[in-house]
Amino acid sequence: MTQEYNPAEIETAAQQWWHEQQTFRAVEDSTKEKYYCLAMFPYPSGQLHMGHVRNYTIGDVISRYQRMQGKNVLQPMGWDAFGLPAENAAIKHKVPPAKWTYQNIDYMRDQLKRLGLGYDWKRELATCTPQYYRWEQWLFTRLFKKGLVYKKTAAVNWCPVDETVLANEQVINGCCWRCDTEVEKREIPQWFMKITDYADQLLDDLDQLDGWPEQVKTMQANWIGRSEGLEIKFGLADSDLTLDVYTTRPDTLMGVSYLAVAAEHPLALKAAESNTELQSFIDECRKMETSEEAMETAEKKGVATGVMAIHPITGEQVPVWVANFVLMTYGTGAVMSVPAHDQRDYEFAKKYNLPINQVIEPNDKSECDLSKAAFTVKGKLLNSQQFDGLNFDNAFSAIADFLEQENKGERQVNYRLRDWGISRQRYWGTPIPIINCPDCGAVPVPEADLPVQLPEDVIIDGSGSPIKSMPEFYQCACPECGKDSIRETDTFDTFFESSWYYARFTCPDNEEAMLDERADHWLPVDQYIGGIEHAVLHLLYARFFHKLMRDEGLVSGDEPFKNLLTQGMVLKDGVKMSKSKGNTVDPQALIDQYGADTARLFTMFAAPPEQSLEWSDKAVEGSSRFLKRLWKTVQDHVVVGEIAELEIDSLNDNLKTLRRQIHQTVEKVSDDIGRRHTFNTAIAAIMELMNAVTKAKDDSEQGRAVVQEALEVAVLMLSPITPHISHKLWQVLGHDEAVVNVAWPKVDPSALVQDKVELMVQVNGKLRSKISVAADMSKEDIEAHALADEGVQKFTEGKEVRKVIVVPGRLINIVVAG
RNA sequence: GCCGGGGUGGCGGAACUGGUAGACGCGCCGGAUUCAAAAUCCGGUUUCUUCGGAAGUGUCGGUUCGAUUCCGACCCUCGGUACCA
Repeated sequence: MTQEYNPAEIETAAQQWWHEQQTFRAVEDSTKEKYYCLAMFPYPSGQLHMGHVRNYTIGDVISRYQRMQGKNVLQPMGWDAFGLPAENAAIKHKVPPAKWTYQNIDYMRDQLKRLGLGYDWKRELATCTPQYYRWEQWLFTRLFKKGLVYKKTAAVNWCPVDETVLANEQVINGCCWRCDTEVEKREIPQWFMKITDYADQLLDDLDQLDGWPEQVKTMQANWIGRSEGLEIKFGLADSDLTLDVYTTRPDTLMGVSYLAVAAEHPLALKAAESNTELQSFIDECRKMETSEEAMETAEKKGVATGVMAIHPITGEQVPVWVANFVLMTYGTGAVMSVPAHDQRDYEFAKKYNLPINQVIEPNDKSECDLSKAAFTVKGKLLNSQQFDGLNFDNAFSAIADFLEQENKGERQVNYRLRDWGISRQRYWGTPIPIINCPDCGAVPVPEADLPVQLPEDVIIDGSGSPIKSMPEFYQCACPECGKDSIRETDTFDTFFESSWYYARFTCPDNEEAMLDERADHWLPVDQYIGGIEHAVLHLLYARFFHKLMRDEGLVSGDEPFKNLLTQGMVLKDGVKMSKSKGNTVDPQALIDQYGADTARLFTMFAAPPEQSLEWSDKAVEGSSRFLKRLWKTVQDHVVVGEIAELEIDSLNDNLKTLRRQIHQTVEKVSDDIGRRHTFNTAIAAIMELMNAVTKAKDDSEQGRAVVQEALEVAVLMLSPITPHISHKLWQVLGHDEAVVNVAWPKVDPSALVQDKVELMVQVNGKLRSKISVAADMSKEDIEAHALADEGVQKFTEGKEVRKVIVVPGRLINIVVAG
């Protein structure tokens, strides 16, 4: 009687063993190649969801695979613990955010352990602890002194009823999510980091990231949005002032029919003082949401200011409008409009009856119809006086030179990227370490006084951050002059914490410094794994932070993440799993019913990691069934008795074929897991091998020896994916060494040799026959064989053979006429 | 709106460098086992078919001996859009 597969029992035993042996404790060791594998740490929302299971299983599979390659693996885990949901939960359940967060962490840590993930738990960190956030406060004060931090006003969503700042996700159709009041824009002073100072580095260093998906690099490059253009000064009629606009199309300058400025532009505000229509339009613009999406999809509207600008070349007057689609945050907050050659300007001009002046014609002299749409292709200039006939590049230079000479403009590089606004008017975050002194202004908190600790025992009622009404928090003395001062009560954007945690994992216990020499030992992260939704913001901020830390001498490389894997979402019935849709699957129930190995196997098998994963209860059962079959196959195999030594030269053809399949599988699975990260096809290949073992049915001594080899290979290659069952079955197969410490199997090239190959034969691209030929047969002989084939001749009979294409090892295509 | 993905049997997916479309799994159908069922095992399973074949990878067009793969246009869908993380 062999033992039944009992996941709960073997999983507990394996996890206990790893724990006792401290298997996943990572210690710096210069004799081994290091491998730092990191999956994006979770927000402790309460319970693990399937997205976490997928993310962390991918990381664990890669970590365990690299360990079997002989690497010294670091795989840590921690908590992105500050954030908005804790405040919402606090209001709902009347529990302080800190308490709620720490409870969630405790629960979720147990869930992660139950999944059998090989983390070095000694390195665990939570970003909401002063031990962690003190160092970003410290770095911030250093950057402040370096001039990389500044304060300016910026717009936030303001709910006038709740009297609170709303996050973009808390604004539903322009209204407050709680009280449904129309949201207003409010300008308040906030802290910014000069990420634009690093824009060129962030763009150029993308070229170093060979291990990143092209799509992510493209998204980052587009987000940074470097452009070369001209800043042009338009004079204003009856005034000494100028209006500066930025354009990437100076070649269309002679076609300008109006200028447009943002509603917040000083010129607009000035003009509105004596123009009630304009004032009410600006008021209307204030009601718009702050998100780019809302701005861009809103109906394009504008109002003339009555101010006239003077064209820098012709001296003609053009009207200045205020338009709701001009962004104050990009360029100069003002644009020149050329309706003939910009689609948005075109639609605006049609709507308000503004002139459409063609100044570009197509290079190929084709018709240019401006009655339906703008002509936006770069072409040849016309109606442009001395610039007529120039192409884009020459016109750019000529117009730039002319304006620079006249002191009416200059060449300028511009970025879509804006400086990073890091102030949040929220409680549950890292306090910004600044003291506002009435005499000295903003003064950074001295190093000796850090951390500025966030009081944790508070009540949240939805009416703003509690520390804003806690004098014991904000009352303080100026560190420079001692005068009574007010501490900053805003907190950092939570992207701040997640921008450097990967580095802190290398030395989380250092109480004297942000980072130490261990950072350079482990960094960069060899494999970073996380959701595609972080392609731009988180990954850009983390890259920025790495460069800031490098320039502070804390790390030495340019980039934090050598290889990046972006995983897709977990869906059910084609839509994202979410509480609001009520279609979540609790991973805990899955583990309880089938065990961690089945949960891991299913998530790795159902789809490749970059794609979205469709949940299926039935497919989970299939994964469970495979593990039961594997268990039974191994048990039935060993129960027969001793396994003989494998004698490769004595194998019959069937066993040679099985052995070839074993080593083909090793070759494929190694590539699938190690290079391609397509765990689904790796698992499929192992399933095929197991099917072949079942079909082999050879009880001879050598037959059982080959099956032993097949089962050992299958168990070893499954061990990163299903570590518990592999741990046990490796013992059952007769080994003392734990599978987690065994090397990855090697391909025996001699087993792969094949003397015959099957080739497909096509006639005019359609499959008509298959032929089996010697592997080393010449092209001419293959061709002759194919043409002589009966099934082929049916289709070539009486027809002229025009061409024969032979693709070695694959197919023959015979092209016939008629 | 803009930027970046995705679309292949009844379902999840495979086809890696332009070369057998549908591996592997699920489901379904048939059989074995069982008093019966569940579980398990074996076989079949893209569609149409005059059984010769023909059609087929979101739609339309192109390049090629050959296209899921490359090019152009479009449709649908998902992620991001700077205060969700």
